[in-house]
Amino acid sequence: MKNNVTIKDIAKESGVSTATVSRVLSNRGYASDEIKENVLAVAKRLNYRPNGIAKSLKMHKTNTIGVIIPDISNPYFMKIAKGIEDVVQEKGYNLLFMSGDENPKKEKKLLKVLMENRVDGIILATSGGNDEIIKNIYESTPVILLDRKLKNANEKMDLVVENNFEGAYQLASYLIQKGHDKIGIVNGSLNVSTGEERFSGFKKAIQDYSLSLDEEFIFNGHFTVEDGRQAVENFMSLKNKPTAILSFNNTMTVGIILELTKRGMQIPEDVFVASYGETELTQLIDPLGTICIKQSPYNMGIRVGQIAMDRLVNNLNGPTHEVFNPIIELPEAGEILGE
Amino acid sequence: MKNNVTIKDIAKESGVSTATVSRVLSNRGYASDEIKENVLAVAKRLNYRPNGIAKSLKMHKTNTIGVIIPDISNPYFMKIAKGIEDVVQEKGYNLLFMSGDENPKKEKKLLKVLMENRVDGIILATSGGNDEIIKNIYESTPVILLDRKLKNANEKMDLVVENNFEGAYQLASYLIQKGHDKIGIVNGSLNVSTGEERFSGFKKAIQDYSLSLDEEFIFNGHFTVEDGRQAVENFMSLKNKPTAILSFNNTMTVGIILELTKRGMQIPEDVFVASYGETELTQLIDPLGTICIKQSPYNMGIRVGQIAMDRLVNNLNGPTHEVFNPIIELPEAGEILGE
DNA sequence: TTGAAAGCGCTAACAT
DNA sequence: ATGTTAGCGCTTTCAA
Repeated sequence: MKNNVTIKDIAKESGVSTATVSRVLSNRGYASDEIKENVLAVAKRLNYRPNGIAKSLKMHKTNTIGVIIPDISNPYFMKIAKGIEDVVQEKGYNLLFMSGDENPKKEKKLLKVLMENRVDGIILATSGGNDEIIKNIYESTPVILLDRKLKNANEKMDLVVENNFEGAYQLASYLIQKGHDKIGIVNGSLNVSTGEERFSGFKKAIQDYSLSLDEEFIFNGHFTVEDGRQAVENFMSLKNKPTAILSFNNTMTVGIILELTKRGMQIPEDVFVASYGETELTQLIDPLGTICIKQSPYNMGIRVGQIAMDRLVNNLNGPTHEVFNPIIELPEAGEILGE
Repeated sequence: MKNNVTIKDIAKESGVSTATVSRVLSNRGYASDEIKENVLAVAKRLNYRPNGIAKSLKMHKTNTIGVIIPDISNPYFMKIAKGIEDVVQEKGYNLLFMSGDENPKKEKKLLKVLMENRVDGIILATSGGNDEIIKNIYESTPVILLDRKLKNANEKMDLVVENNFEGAYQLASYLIQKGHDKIGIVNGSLNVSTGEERFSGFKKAIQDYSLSLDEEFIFNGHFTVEDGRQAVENFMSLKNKPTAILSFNNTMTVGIILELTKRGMQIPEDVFVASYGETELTQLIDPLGTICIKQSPYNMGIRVGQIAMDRLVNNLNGPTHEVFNPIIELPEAGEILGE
């Protein structure tokens, strides 16, 4: 079944050595025009397909970049992925994609697989808990941290993240200034930097406005739609219900909005919704009913891809630390941003 | 920088041959317990990482499956991807993911890359136009067609698709029975089987109901959000506006709903919306205002993964042709389904 | 300008 | 139970 024409076959067929064939096919080194032409013709006739595996082994280079994303079905991450692919592909690199599933154990396994496959670099949006392994990998392979930092930052590692603290702070400030003092918080994983920093931004805001943290109004999820639903269920079962819900990622926001709607609740009459991260749903709701942080995943992906190319093809040294500022669009512009 | 400990190093360090090391590490063949233990210890101490490239070259097997998806940021396809990964990963296979971008030329390049990387199999949701190349590849490598058929079906190829014709027929019938005779159609790419079959299902329906096809009400897009927006723009500029819009994929539906809303139009008061494929938006709109075909991408992915494993590890021969029946949920159940 | 040959890291006959 | 060795398909040094 397998079609295994090798340069050896071409060499035999065209009466030259494998060295010459290799030179012709990879277009480097000398070869007379006559031989060139002939070798190319034979290769085509034999339907030759270069063996990238053999090449990789010889060259110690796979032209592959491993990408680990915590949730492969979250459009946010896939837009990042698209950005990465768009720049990297142009330079002849392929992406070996994997889903960490917000699961440190799985991520650990995936990192191992990537290393065994000798990827030239790794782009990682970590699910947490693998800091030591990652630092170890970094000793031998370029690693670009994406969206999420390590617990104890390794300053030498490349990093492309958002200013989560600031974004969350602004969202919270807006709600507070609008008079909300009972805000239901829907946290993502707190052991992941984005989750932790957003929560911190919120806490700083209530502190600055001299409000207190009410445990009843804190729901800890891990970035899933289902978490959003449960948070609503939770908040709505309280005698003392929040007047606003602040969600710390897009997928949880989807769950929140769908669950509120399912229960026949009006946004914002019954409850105001604020979200770190957009969803199509927020675009549909009356702009006075929600507020959200707009992210730029595609541009982040582009930047990550560029950094990868800096390390892998341009031999630039780095590290590059890129922080994207979240954009908050307010119903009444200008009123809040002064901070 | 690179850490290149090989079995040769381990062999030297532990005073045995590379063959023995290989036997111990891959856990096949004989080796005394004492040697086993020692080799393992040395491997760990030296921080040995197996070289999958060398192994692949030797074994003619990469344990990698290439996956080409037309739109990596469409949740529909990524849910399929998740399904595939979930079954395949368990058997030790990795996915080399690529985005065809609804672009036959790009797809052609990607197929070449996959072949050069000697993937063990290919899962392909084609963007069209590469039938000959695909059939050629199929001579040497298992190919599973996903979601989209080739123009001239190769009956021997594995296939996992939906019954697009039937789904579209039902959607159209519903609209017609509800009294709509001015239906704006938003087509996806007609050179892709899903796009073509859905349009055919619609045409059959209007034929069965003795309606005629009005060119004004046909918008031909290619499965993007922007197409949905433009279709609305288009239809709403007509003196004679459609009373219903029928969209033939989820992303275009998003564009349609967002654009209608942006224009302040009410669904369904001003226009009824029907969609092949769900979006979060349709879940939010009053169930009487929209109707849609529910798909089961995750399950399709699971099935595709299973078929891949049948070919790659279970040595089963196939072909398997799996057709998923779309589920249509009607506001008033039972009224229409009789066909 | 071309060819011979070594070697990338691994596995698997085959021999011992 | 263990070792020797050839070879997977390619690139590249070195010699001719």
